[in-house]
Amino acid sequence: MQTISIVPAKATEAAANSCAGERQDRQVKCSSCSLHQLCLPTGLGDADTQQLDSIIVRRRKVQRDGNLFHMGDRFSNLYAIRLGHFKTHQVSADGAEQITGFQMAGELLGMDAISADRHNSYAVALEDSEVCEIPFSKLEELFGAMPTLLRHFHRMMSQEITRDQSAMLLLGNMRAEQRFAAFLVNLSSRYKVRGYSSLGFQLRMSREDIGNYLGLTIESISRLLSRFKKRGLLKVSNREIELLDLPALKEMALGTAVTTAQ
Amino acid sequence: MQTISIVPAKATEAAANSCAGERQDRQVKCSSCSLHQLCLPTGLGDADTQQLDSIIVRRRKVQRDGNLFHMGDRFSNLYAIRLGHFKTHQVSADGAEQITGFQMAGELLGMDAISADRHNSYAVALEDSEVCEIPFSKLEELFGAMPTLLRHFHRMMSQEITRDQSAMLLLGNMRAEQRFAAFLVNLSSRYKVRGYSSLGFQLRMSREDIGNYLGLTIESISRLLSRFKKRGLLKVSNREIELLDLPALKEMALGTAVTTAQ
DNA sequence: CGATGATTTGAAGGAGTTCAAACTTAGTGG
DNA sequence: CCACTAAGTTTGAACTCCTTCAAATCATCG
Repeated sequence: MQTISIVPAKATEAAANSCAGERQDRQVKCSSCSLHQLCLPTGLGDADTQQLDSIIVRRRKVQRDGNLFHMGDRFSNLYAIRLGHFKTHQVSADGAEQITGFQMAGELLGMDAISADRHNSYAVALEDSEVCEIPFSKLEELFGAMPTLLRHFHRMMSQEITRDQSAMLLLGNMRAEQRFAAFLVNLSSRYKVRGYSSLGFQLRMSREDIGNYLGLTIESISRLLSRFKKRGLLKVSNREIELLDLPALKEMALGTAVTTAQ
Repeated sequence: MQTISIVPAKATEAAANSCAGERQDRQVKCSSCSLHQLCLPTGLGDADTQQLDSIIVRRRKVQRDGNLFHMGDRFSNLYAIRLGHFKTHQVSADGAEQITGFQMAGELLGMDAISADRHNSYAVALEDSEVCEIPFSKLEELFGAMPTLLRHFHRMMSQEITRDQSAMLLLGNMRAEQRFAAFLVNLSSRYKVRGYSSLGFQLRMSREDIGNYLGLTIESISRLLSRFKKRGLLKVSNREIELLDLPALKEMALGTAVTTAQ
């Protein structure tokens, strides 16, 4: 049932982009990257960072709606997001789709592929994006000599586990309002860490994607947005969102909010 | 809101057990353990296995309902289950509990603690159980010289990620029947891998635990059991379960089953 | 502008929950 | 050995939150 494609869907485009990518390669280094303190090189010294840099020979561009990898693809690289946003999703035997996460700059894609040597999910760009391709076997070679790198890699994998478990809590235990509030608060704090506004940002994903991720329908998401708007919790126009009462949303997400009917 | 307890709840008991554990230490080695091919030492040669063995100085017993670790506990050890079953669960700010998994022999507990240096979940024994305590810092020291060990450790972390993502698919997309079928099939295959019957086994967890894990109520689980029984899919008596039609359950879990009303 | 896809809103329906009570099991002590 | 209790499980009935279905509205782009 699962599509096995060794060659990326947009092979020609990818090839074209890889050229462009390699051109800018020399100047795009981990050491000069603004995500240094979020991404894989976190905590590394200059020498180590350079070594890591030396194995990342390709920066790939992925167009909006383009697939970075497919479920079933042979695993050989991890990808660090340099720019843009991605979603990862699984497809079950009967074709049902479940979005397992939305990823942004500095986050690592593909860690779920290590166990079976094949990707276990699809990664799709939500906008035109760029990733650093990290050949995993090369990375493994570095681990022996760079304990700091290894340690941070473990942290990132562990973080992925806790993220997924939080999503389980959300899907298993929360009501629709709480889920949506938690979703917004989560985005907010991730933008904050990256130096962007925690109150105003753009939703890179469709209502459908949000609904799928939260285990709700698109209509429910739309209704939730309207309801939150009416309560003065936020403003939305299209995909542009402004959180007017972040504290209230946080309380709601924690489930400690006093239920305000309306 | 989360309880930070440095000292385990049952400190005295744990101490008493550690003595008992250390007594049997010398004879309980990874090399002679039946879980060798499932657990951390998978793929290691004799010399490497011995080295790994040398850092595992404690085997801990955990009584039924006893906590192996608490959410908020300082992280220092991973635990490999030697014997018995565990559940891990999270507790949200408002006290809602979500079981994030049921673990059995050969599986690793505590990997979600690496990222924040504190455990992010509770691990509770579902029956009297035994674990091998793996000091993580010692394990890290081994990684440099034992690439095979490191590789398998990565596989185990990655496996945890895929497991959690499958749970997300289950919680986000499946109807109650499908969830429950998937749960049973999952248990069945895990027992099979361990050399036990894939058709008859004991549910180590309460109906309440099952419900919590699957995002359903205890009443729903009870009704599902009755319904499956009536359809001839299984037999239950108490916690003893026998799968009478595993193929049908598998189809149901995949969502490809022809819906049989009744 | 017109068409296509995405979003919003309304109304009806249903899957699973909640509440309540009966029943079963296992553990305790007389 | 049985009465008694407490905890766990099953079953029934009413309800509710969210879904489903349907239609209107809005946004985008050739």
